[in-house]
Amino acid sequence: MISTPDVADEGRAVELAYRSIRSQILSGEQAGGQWLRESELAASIGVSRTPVREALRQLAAEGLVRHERNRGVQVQSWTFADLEDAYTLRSRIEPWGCGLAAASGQADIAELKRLADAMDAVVAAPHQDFDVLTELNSRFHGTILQASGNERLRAVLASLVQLPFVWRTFAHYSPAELQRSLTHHHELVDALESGNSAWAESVMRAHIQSAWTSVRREAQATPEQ
Amino acid sequence: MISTPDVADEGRAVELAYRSIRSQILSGEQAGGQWLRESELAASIGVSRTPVREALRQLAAEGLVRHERNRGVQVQSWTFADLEDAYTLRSRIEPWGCGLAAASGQADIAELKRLADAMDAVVAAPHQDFDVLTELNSRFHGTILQASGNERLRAVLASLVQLPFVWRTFAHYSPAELQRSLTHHHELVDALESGNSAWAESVMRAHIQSAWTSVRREAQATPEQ
DNA sequence: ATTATCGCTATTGCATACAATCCCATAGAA
DNA sequence: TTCTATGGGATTGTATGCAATAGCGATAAT
Repeated sequence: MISTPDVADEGRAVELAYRSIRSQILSGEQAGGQWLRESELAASIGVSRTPVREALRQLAAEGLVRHERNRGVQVQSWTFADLEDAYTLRSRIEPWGCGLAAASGQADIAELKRLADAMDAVVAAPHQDFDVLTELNSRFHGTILQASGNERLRAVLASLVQLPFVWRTFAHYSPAELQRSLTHHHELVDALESGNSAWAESVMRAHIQSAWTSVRREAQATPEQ
Repeated sequence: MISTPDVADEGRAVELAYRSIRSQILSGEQAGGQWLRESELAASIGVSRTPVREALRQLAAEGLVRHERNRGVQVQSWTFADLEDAYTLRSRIEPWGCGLAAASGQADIAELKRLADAMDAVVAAPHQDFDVLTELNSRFHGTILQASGNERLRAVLASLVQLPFVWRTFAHYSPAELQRSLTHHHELVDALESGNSAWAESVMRAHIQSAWTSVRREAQATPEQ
């Protein structure tokens, strides 16, 4: 997973621990339900337990792990219902936010084009790296929402999109589904550039519904996890 | 503020610190922009700095405080735009969630009635306690969303409603506005009990729009904070 | 064989000590 | 006066040590 250069190296040890653990969870290296021992993590990351504990508490607040008093933390395991909740909520607000972004005219079109092209390149590569693809996709959506002018909306959606990450969404897409997703991205850029909010909203709605249809099929096949 | 008996006394020191600091922020005791020193907090709460740090990291993840490397944390200060963002987003999804709750028939009608009556009592009391009123209101909305069946939605809205808390919303309501808000609550209970989702959704939309109109007037009068 | 009790071990929770960093004030030079 | 360098104090960041607790296995009694 590409390291998000949010705040550079804000806090050496804590940030290191946070990124490391989060990455392990999102990459599926640590499966849902797995218990995370502070000592193990501390040793493997190369810091003491203190920063690890702080990182874990942050991850707990973000919903990636569960905290149990005097027992430790375990990786949150997601059910089909959780996934459905997230997609339902997303489809309620992300198209709207996309429409706002189009109306605002504040969208960073160049950046969006760059990200869409980069995703094309990843998919076209002989060895498709789904972690990179997922990260690029997340940035693409984040960039759009940033232009909506509603920071709160952007933050909420950022937390919603990280859930499907755990399911390694893209890895289950068929080639046709992957292609359709990429095409949607380019159409989104065009819609945003045109400033037609109804268009932008519609495309985003289609994009999410299409994604949910693909994810749902796979998630139902893999009952609980 | 009424202590939320979520997980009982999950973690003596950390939980104590978390509740204490959070309460101080929501009650306005610590104004926005104020720097929070770990040592001070630790001393006043009666624990060491370690649990205080963990509590602060959790509060940072929840957006109540800002963390700055090697400088400490300061209470997040909210602008009018933040408030507007939150209300806009709320009005997008809470009415929908309320409709879902009505359709589900899972709403705890008795509890909602109890909460609505309790709010009536608080307002009728000679010395209106807005902290208690705010807490009851939060529980009322939370109880409705719980019945929506979308846990994610409930969590998102819970974080959205805590922002206006900082602005001590109810304290600025006129008697008429306060009365209207209470009336809405009872109508919401009736709508939910009837199972008429369109009704429930409409009332909730009116409830939020009405609240925003009141809050906006006051927030605009108090420019930034 | 089953169950209950007790103690051991692994692990978390908390406190304290020390290191690293930033700031601010102060002094000196241009 | 103003700008810069430097040093001291305050504050955060990290590590470590000890206390508390829960889980688990062994042992014994029924």
